[in-house]
Amino acid sequence: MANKPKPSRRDAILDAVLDIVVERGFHDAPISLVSQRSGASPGIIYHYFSGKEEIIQALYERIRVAKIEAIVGDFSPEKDPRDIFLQSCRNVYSFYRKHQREMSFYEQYEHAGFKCIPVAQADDRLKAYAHMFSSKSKGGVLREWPQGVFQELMLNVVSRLARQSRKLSDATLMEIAEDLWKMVRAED
Amino acid sequence: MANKPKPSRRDAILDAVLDIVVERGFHDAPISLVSQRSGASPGIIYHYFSGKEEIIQALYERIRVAKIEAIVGDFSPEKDPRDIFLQSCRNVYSFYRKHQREMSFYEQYEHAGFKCIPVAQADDRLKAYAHMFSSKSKGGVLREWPQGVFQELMLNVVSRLARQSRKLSDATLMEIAEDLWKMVRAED
Amino acid sequence: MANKPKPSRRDAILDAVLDIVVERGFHDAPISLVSQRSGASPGIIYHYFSGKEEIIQALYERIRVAKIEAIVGDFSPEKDPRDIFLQSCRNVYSFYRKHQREMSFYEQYEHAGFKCIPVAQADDRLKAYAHMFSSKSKGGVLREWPQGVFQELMLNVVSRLARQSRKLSDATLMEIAEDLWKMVRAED
Amino acid sequence: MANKPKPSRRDAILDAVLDIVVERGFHDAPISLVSQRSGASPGIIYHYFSGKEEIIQALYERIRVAKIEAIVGDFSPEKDPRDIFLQSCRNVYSFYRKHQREMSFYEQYEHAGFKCIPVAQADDRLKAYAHMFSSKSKGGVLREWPQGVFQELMLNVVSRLARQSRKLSDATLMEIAEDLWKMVRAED
DNA sequence: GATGAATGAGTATTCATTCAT
DNA sequence: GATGAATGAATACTCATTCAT
Repeated sequence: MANKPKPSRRDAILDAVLDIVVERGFHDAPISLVSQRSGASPGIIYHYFSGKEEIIQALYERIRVAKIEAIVGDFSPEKDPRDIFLQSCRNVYSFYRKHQREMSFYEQYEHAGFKCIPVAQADDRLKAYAHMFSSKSKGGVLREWPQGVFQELMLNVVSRLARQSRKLSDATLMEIAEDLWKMVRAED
Repeated sequence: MANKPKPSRRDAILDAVLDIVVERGFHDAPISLVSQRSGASPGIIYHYFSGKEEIIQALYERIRVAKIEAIVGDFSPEKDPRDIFLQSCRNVYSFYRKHQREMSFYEQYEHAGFKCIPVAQADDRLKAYAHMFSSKSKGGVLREWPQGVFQELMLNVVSRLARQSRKLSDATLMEIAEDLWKMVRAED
Repeated sequence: MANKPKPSRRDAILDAVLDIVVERGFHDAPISLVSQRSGASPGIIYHYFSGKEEIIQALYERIRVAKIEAIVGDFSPEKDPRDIFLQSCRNVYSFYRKHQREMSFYEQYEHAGFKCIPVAQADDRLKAYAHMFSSKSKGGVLREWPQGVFQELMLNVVSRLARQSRKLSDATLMEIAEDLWKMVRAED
Repeated sequence: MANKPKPSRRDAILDAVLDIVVERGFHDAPISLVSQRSGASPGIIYHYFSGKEEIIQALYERIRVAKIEAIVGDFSPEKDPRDIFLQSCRNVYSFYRKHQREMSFYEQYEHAGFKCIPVAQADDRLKAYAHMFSSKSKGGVLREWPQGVFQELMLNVVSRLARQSRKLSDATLMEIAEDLWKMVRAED
């Protein structure tokens, strides 16, 4: 069932890239250094990947998938939207805290003008999730604001709070989450 | 009265860097291209700046100063905090909309692992502003949350909304701003 | 037994540098020319050496070792000092004659304000040699003059004679060497 | 009679070059640095000199003239050759000691493969001096060795002794000079 | 005479990528 | 699969020299 024969080699390369980009930025992340840090020769790196850009892409994908899984992994359309949102906040906050290097890479990638070849397999659960958290007129449970507004007022706020050095207690996080919820949900 | 005798050359260089970094990212922003686009020879670029890093720094500073001015430019400690906040939201939103390239650079810079040598002249108005928008126990007007939380719940939310391609109407913006205000202000 | 697996590449680079520096001086010895003349690409040059300075150093060392070997290679503390000296004169003269390019480089290096990182492994035979040719009060066979004086009056004179375009006959050389010997040896 | 209108400017430039070359070598002696150190603008440097090479040449000449003057300044064909030689040794030794920077430049120049455009005005006294210190068969007072040999055995030895950090007492210097004299003079 | 901004060809060095082994 | 020497175009940066002021 697993289609990754040797997870070590390929992943070691991606891990090295992750470390280097986080430490030094996309500029100043030479393949030679990736080779050194990963213990893989330049030749073998080009056996696994077609070029530098593909390595970056692959790492981005690896993180993106993990991130989505963390958010919508326990999503079920039957649950109460409020409970789902509060749990998502916890999930996001916790995921960012545990994967700070990954998220640093992720955000750098999204800001660095990369040609974001959208590998795009739209996950079904993700669609259902997005549908629930859309405005009432579009079938969701939220008030009449443009979709983009919700992203910023909901999980993006949480993910940015997670980037700060100070860790928030779960109590404070839930307080904030509840207030955000009151702000975005549709009045009945 | 102006202390910059020849704004053209130096600024032309910074303008070119801005365009290039926004278009292509820090990686892939060669000096040779800066030279072409700005019409300045490589030699003269190094006459004005000691190296690539200093150019980046200088541009970052130029933007940072303009941004702060846009936010706190009309700040006065006598005004009502709520009015100031609402106006700040307008200011920030409008500034980001008008300077999307600058802000794209700015955010890329802050994510790209640059050593952000903080040129640090803490502006007095900025201090007064920050003091007003701190928690009640610290002399401000906000509820008892860590300082960092306010940043994310107030102006950062607005600046991120401004980055989206869809432009919000002033009415929607003010609606959001009012709700944010209710959320963060100290209950009496 | 040999510890240099591929002498060709690295040595070809050093050979090219030698030629160029002798022809044109340290100033005006660009790497691009070294690349052309040696047939090594710029990239591979920096694979073998960390920079231009290291190339210069390496060449200096290569010559220094050969030079010392030529002088003290047949030294033995049991022989008569006078015979050793005369033979050294022959050795030095002959070595300089055969390696004029190397010696031209060597002297240029020592005059050009290089930071002469002394790779310093003091050869044992060299020490014994220096000890024999020191003043009697220091255990040697020479008269009471400062050590530096002997260097100039003995082998350095010979090496400088070797640099002249006119070649001296062995007879003349020995005549000079004998006179120098009379001059520096301790009277009994 | 003096043909140097403003000695300061031109000489300041030469002085700066001297310092820089001695400190850093011919390689690494940029005109921009000469400009800074001398207080002369790049433009004016090129008013006084046609190019970098001419500056180097001019400095070389300045030193060469001073050096010759120091050696043969008190030369008179009537004096006893031995006395002249001994005095020359003193002159050379003292001149080198007092002008170490100049001599460092001078020797670097002669080793650096410069195209030594020989400005060549053969000084008359110099000719007379050279004639006296040639082999008997050529009209001089020295033994039958090639001319070049005398250079190395006489003043060059002294100038090299002068370069050493340890200063020789006049007594030791004269001891050496007397021995050198015995070695090179023609037996009667 | 004097300045110093400006040039642009040239320099050292890097780095994604290839390929013989 | 695996290596790492090799490539060479591209990069950041320099510097002798010029010229408008």
